[in-house]
Amino acid sequence: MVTKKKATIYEVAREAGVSRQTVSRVINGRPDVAPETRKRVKEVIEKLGYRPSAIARSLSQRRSYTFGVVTAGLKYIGPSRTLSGITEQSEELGYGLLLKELTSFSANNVHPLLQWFIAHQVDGIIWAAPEIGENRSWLDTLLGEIHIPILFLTMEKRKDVSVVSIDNYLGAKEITNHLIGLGRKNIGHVSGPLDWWEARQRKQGWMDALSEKGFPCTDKMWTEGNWSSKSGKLAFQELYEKFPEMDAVFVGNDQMACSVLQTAFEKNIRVPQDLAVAGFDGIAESEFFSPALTTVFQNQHDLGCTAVQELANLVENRLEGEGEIKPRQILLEPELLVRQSTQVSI
Amino acid sequence: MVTKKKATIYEVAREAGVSRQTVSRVINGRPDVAPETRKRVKEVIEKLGYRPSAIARSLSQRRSYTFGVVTAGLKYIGPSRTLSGITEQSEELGYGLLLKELTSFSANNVHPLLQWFIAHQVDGIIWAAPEIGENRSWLDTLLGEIHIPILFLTMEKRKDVSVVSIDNYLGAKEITNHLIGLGRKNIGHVSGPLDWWEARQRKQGWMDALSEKGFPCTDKMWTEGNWSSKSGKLAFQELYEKFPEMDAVFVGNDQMACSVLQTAFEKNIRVPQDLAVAGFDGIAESEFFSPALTTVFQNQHDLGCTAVQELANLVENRLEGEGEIKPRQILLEPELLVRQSTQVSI
DNA sequence: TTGAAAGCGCTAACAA
DNA sequence: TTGTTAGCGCTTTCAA
Repeated sequence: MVTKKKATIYEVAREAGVSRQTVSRVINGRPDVAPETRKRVKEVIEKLGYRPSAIARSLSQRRSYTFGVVTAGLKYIGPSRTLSGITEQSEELGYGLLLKELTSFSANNVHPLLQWFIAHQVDGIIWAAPEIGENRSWLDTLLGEIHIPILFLTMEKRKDVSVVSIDNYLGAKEITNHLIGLGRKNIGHVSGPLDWWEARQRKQGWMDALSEKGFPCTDKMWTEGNWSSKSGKLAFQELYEKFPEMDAVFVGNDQMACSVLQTAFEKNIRVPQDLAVAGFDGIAESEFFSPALTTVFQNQHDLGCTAVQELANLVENRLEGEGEIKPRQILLEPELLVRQSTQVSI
Repeated sequence: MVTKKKATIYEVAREAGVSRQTVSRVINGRPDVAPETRKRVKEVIEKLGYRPSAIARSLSQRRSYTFGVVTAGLKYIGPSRTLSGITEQSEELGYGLLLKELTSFSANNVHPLLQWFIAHQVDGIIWAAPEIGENRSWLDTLLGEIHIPILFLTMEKRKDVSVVSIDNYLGAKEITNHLIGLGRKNIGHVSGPLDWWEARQRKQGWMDALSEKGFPCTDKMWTEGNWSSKSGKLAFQELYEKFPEMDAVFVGNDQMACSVLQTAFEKNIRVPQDLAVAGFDGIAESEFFSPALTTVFQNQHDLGCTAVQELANLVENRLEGEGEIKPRQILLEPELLVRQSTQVSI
């Protein structure tokens, strides 16, 4: 039924001839209510169109069934895929989400943000913004202040906090080994911006794979981009000039690999015959580049789900007073997708 | 300072030797507090590390300075770009965001979702999920129940609600005219899924542009995809078979255009010489496809910003008791980006 | 199984 | 300029 003014628990109680407490028991599904009382209360609730106020409940219960989420770079597809996993799993577990997006990747605005979440009684916080430069330095000073479970995504693990990441290092190593396995001898790399942890991990994976097989790995064999297609194009052109014998290239992400393919196309470099090209991320379009791109798929949706799951565990253990729970570090494995940009169809 | 238990307004009041009301005035920056009282209270706040509870304030003020956002398809880049605009502008205006993502595009779960927002006292709601099939039918029945400002993104305008959209129809018409202007005579179309409003708008723009210039427009000249690259590939192949004289194609979005380019590449169809290809959306990578894709850029970030701005207006007008405000319908213009896939470089 | 009383932490309205 | 009173709508605790 439509009502002009929202009914409160008080109206329901009066209308049903019971105390507010009893109504509270009914809406929370407590067992200690007589069947017919329950039925009557439910009818009144229906009749008045009553909905409990989550705000009032949060205040009185001192928890909000809500997580705070910090993200960054939503205009890129990666963070959004993660966020999508977070929304899905939170919904599943019955948590709401308060969202904040960092406009800058630096760390200076962290404190007010945490305060804001705390002021809103969030049950836990998911830090889904990337680790860049010094933007984790606040952890050392502020961590003691946060008396709320907090979980970090995609950063270097440390013992004192819970972290869920995708194994960038492993993925990079595997794809480099794939290129080596194809018989390529001169494997270059276009890295992401090296102040990003993920970019460093990928570069390190490439380097270690080469070293382990006894290949040299020198500075003329790589250049640095900033994840964007445009930067990838420039970085590739520079790399191609200083490393002309290159017969394969591992590009730090698919966006940059996209423009590498374009450049190869323009320069009449045949892919994969003259140059094998591999990316990282596994964005949906990569399969439909010209030619289809070999890449490392990181399941960011799954990352988001896992994060929420883990955070919910932290929250619930804490409520059950299990004392301080040991932070866990979880590493998810990426998946190699071999396509035409490295291997002519079988 | 670090405190074990969070201080409340009560502790601050006692410590500062004033009433809670005075503390309240200080934290809300009210003018009617003596300078030294204010100073003393502020010091105590600092000393105790006091932070006001947003929850308690929401309860007592009956508003939360929070918007509810309904999104869908975050794993695609479009919705995320919009969300990014929403987060940015909300932050700017001092509103927080409660986020919900629809897992299905259908309408059956709308009611609980609205209730959830209302239970959380949101000041307004932004409906940023696409209009598909009958998933706006709830509007007719539920709109009367919602006593909260609500704003819709990207849907057919209607007089009784506020809507902000990008003019898909105009964009499609412009790009088709661009193709006509190049002298192409047989312009096909790969549409998005036609239960989507946006897909219908784009198709209609294409049809009308053709008609207005006296070109025929028949069923053999178009096929339907579902936005994904994969579907675009299939739809294009089908189209190419039934409409072999096609010398230009307007593809419903960039993802599908991406695979159209791949297919052309594989079939040795020269783009743009044999076939001009145009997309829609203006995703970042489109400039780096092979060849660079002509497309219609829709500024979804801006769309999100505008939406928040407009919603904030609705909310504030309402609080100032301006009576019922007339819903507005805002249409943003997209931008044509001409690149190599339709026009050899100048 | 039910209810009364006392809060959760803050603010609106009024009074001084 | 400041304080008092009475809520906001719900839950916890304890008693019946």
